[in-house]
Amino acid sequence: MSEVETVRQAFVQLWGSMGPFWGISPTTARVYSWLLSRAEPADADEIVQGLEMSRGAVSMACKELREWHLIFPEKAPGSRRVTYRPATDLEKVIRNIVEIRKRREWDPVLESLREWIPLLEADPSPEAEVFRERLESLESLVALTDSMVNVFLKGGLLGRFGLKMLVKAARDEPRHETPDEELVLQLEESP
Amino acid sequence: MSEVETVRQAFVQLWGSMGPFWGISPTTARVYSWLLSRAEPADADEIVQGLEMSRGAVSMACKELREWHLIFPEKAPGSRRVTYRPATDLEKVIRNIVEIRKRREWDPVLESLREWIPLLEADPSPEAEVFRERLESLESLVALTDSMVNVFLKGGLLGRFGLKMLVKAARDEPRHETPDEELVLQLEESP
DNA sequence: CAGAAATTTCAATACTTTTTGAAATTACAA
DNA sequence: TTGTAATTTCAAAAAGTATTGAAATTTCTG
Repeated sequence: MSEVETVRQAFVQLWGSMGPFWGISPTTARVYSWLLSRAEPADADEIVQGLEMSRGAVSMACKELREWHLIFPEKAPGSRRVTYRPATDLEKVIRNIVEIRKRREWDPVLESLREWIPLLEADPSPEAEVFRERLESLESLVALTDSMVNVFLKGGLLGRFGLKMLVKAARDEPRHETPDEELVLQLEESP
Repeated sequence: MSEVETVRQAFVQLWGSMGPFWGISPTTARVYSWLLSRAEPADADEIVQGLEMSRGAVSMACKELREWHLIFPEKAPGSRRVTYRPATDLEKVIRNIVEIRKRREWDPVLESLREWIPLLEADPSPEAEVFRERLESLESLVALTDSMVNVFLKGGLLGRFGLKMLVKAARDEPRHETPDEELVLQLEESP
């Protein structure tokens, strides 16, 4: 077997097993990584052959990948065949996944925590007090993480400016000690 | 039902469903969040009662939680009963989870990518070249993320200094333009 | 050390998720 | 519009995970 084929197999296997980490099924992740490993876009039949999976599974996987904007369908004119080209701007891909998952999974968590805390404040038992304190520290932590993710999503950290944006935001900061909350806010609101 | 009980149920339910996100089974996550919601440590029987699950499941969940250092067993002297106290320093808890998962799941990815790239360099086909280029950009991306996670793990971002550490690292930077790689290195190596 | 309380283990079972493949639908060249 | 290639859907089957509970083991009091 050629080197490419050997590496392709290992790569597809590895990213397939990491799919669940990204909230993507192993099969879907395998289809994407297989497409990434090919120089040219491929149609569904080629994927069926290359990965030895059923027509239906490929269709499902491609549907999901289209929704995540991880692949783009292309129609060759004069034919009904659709080929798929994988997104290769991996930074954008990751930012996309993070954004969607944050909205779907984390935003509701923050909402819930903020609803629950006042409910517990209304309960005078010591049990409720301890619980409320813990929810409060959880809330701060999630909120801080949320801010950092927002910075990342607005094109920071890994974005157009790489780490430089963060460096600049920090440099522009006045020298006096700044409470974390303010800083986070400022980072979120910088251009 | 009391407010505490209402919120407890919702909380346990929510964190149970988020368990998989953290690489923890829903049951295990439910046990931890249930313990977090109680002012006092609880023994296995109380957990069985509170969460309506089997003795065995509770034992498994507690074992896993002990391994993650998310709960600490305590022995009341003069009795063989073990009670579990949940870790409440949630920052430490999260850093712990991130560290273990990074080591287990991401470090091998970086290793694999670095093994594969030279193999593809040896293959002269254009197919191999495109594939290698993509693996290379993937490698840079994973490496950069890895550096940022390392900063976080060394007590940065959410650590003792909050965001201030990062701000300081950035301020101490000379004014000339710095390539990202250098900056990352410097961040990783600061005290 | 004996006995019993407590915990852990693990094979069997229940449940959930993924995958298949054939039928239904869609898209389009002729 | 028609015929057909291509895709999608979805009920059923397979695979994979989680849960149970009774037996085995551990732990430690008396």
